[in-house]
Amino acid sequence: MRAEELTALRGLRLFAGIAEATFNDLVAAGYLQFFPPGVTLIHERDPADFLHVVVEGMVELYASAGGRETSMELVRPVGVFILAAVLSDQVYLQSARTLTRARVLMIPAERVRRWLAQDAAFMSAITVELSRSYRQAIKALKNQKLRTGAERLANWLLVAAEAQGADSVMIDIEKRVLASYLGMTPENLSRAFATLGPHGVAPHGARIQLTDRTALQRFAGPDAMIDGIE
Amino acid sequence: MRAEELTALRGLRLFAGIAEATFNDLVAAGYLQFFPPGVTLIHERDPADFLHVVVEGMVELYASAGGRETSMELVRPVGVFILAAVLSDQVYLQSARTLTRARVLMIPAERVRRWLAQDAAFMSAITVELSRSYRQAIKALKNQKLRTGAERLANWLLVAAEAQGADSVMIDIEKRVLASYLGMTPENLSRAFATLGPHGVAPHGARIQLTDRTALQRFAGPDAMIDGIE
DNA sequence: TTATTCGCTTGACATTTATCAATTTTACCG
DNA sequence: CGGTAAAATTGATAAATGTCAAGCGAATAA
Repeated sequence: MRAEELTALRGLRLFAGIAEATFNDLVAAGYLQFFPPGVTLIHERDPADFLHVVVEGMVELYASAGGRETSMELVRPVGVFILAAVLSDQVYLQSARTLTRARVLMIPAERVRRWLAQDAAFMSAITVELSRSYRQAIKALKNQKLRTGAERLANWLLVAAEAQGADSVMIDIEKRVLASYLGMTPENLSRAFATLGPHGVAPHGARIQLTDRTALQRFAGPDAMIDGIE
Repeated sequence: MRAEELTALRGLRLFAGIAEATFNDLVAAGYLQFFPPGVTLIHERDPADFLHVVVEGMVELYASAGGRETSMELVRPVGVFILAAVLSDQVYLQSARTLTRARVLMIPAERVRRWLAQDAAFMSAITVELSRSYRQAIKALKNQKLRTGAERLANWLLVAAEAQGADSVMIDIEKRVLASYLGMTPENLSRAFATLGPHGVAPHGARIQLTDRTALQRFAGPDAMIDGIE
């Protein structure tokens, strides 16, 4: 692993303040692998064998039931996923697949649980990370139950514009993935963009121009208790 | 506090295996209070001052945004709520109100965080509880994104029937609360019951007769990765 | 280059869900 | 007990969302 990647890994909230020895052993025990796009890394219902860390590329968490499927979370570097299943030695509630070519560090679950018991700072960091994940999930549930599709899109655009610091938003995932993440069909995503037209949203392919941020905010009704990132 | 209540409290996952001294101090520092029905215990957006434990009665967690409101979770004895906000010293993402006359133990957040750093077993128990909460939230999100209203009701009935161990389900909350919890309007809950009629569901007020469990399961498509309780 | 594939969009239509209004039922209070 | 208020149901209608089919356009391979 390259030095700057190690630094990035070290910067993970999950590893904040833990002993150097703990960190080194966890990373050494891990398997760092490249995967092509479209590879399923974990399957819902399987026992949690590894803690996964996305070092490069993008990974989609998704879930299925009754023949339907929905995108649950998009994980970018450096991000951890399925921490809860690893900690409690349970099965995965979600599946994961690469959206792009991606590099993923897989740390044996058993090793994580062992260090957990030995390094109080690691345990503490995990609590913080778990707490953050829980609150993200609650926000996602509120987003889904309290807003219409067009509203979810509008707020997603506002957050993305903030992150990209520009008057336009570049969508770096397929729109059908975005649609699934936002809890709608691709067809309805197209129509949601049309709905946002009068509120200062002009799509040009993957680049979305936001011509009137104020109008969009008025329509979206952004709420830190839903859209805020912790 | 009565002896059997102390025993019940001690049986909480959250207090499993922690030192007697820790437990005693936490309970001693807590305020045990009765509340009439309909009292708001905590407000979304307020800083997390207390960890709440429902000792008796029922408490509803709910959330609001853009003038809409939805029920997020129904907490029965002995249950903890808003653990994540307390741990990370953040604001509440959800509000809470009593549905019935209820007895609630409120432990100062600062005290919880202090013991957390001193009692490894307590930290460990909290991780388990947080992990459980996270997985419940993920399940709720899947439930909402992958199922129709009638399907959510059908699965809720199956879980309730299992818990009550009978061929009928007694609904011990107002139906409008149930509707909100299931992510629909009261009107649509009534219609969902009508939809389930041909699948062996016969409502008589608050008591719902399940005349054909097999047919209901066929319609509901129950899934341990959504409906399972951990 | 041309052909082909795949993602995206659009239109028509069906289903699901919400809203508004009216009525019935239930619970509660004097 | 009646009377009142709140909850639950039902009907009519509108809005939101999903499904199916067709067509467009950009990316890719022959």
